[in-house]
Amino acid sequence: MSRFDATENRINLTHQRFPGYPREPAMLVRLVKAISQHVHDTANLVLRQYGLNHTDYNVLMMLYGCQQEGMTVTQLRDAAAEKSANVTRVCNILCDRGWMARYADPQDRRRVLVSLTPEGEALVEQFLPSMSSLLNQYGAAFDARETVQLESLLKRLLGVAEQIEREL
Amino acid sequence: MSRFDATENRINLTHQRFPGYPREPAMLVRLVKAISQHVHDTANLVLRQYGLNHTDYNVLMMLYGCQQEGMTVTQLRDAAAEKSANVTRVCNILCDRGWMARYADPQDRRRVLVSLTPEGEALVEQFLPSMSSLLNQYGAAFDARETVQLESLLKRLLGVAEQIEREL
DNA sequence: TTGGAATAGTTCATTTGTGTACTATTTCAA
DNA sequence: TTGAAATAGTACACAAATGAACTATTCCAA
Repeated sequence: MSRFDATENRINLTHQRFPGYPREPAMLVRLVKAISQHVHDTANLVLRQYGLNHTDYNVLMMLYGCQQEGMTVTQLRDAAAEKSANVTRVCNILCDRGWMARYADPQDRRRVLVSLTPEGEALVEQFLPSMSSLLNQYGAAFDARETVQLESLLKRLLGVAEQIEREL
Repeated sequence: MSRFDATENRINLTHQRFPGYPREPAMLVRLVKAISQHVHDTANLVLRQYGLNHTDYNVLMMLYGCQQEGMTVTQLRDAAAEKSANVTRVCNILCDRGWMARYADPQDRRRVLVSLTPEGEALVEQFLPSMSSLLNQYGAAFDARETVQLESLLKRLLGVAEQIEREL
């Protein structure tokens, strides 16, 4: 019996009081927020020993995942699901600490390319074992078929969420 | 082609560079975070016209969903997926504005019970139509069977996430 | 009983995140 | 060409969220 059962009851009651309030999407959205928060908190706890938080981690991992070529700040913003202003702030910190570098994009001088320094890569490879084992614990909850299903349903939900926001 | 495809590529590449890094759970966690962020931003945009943000909304809705009996701050913290300190802050604001009230729990004097005022209920019923229609747009992405599936998989993931955090 | 451990909630300093305005650059239609 | 609109990124003031310390209360084993 998860703590979430109480939330489910409250959603059901709200639907009774106000029938236009749709139970199922309300559940989905609450579940996603709760999961996201727990993952965030847990990652923060694990990453603290490296002097990092979950946002730093998200940024560093996306940079690690694009190897030498680097990426733009806007790509980084989308990849890390942060606002531009926050990406700037986080990049300032990570650059100050010598883990990443900024350089102008010769193709388009409005753009700023960012990438990991060798020290940044070393840092990532230092925390990757603990973070991988953490991720594996989440993965262990599902068999292969369920994983595929969940991933595909979440991709659909993300697509819709992006579209709703765009059209607003 | 969602913006997320680039992220998927980076995760795949990271898995190649560092095979211990598990692709699937990394995808799930990134998807959840991205959805959560889009929902948050969209809700903030809609709620702004009522002088509210998404966190305020989450708190108000949980109070609306427990009718007169009220709930404790800790229950509210779990229901809204926030930290205690943040719940205190948000409750201060909502109390100041006359939408909710605090009172001591006679059963256990450490506890503080919170509930909506009549003005708070009126406010909720004012924004519920727009928020319900927003929720319905998310729900429209899935048929009944998919909704049940997704909800059940997310509940499982939440259970695991809660457990991992507890055991850390 | 009683006193140490656990729980509930708040306070406060600090960190994290956001909206908005701004500069620089590029795009593109007239 | 050119100049208005769009795009990329940053600066900054402000808002939201957090960790840690603290008070008050309750629990519970000795």
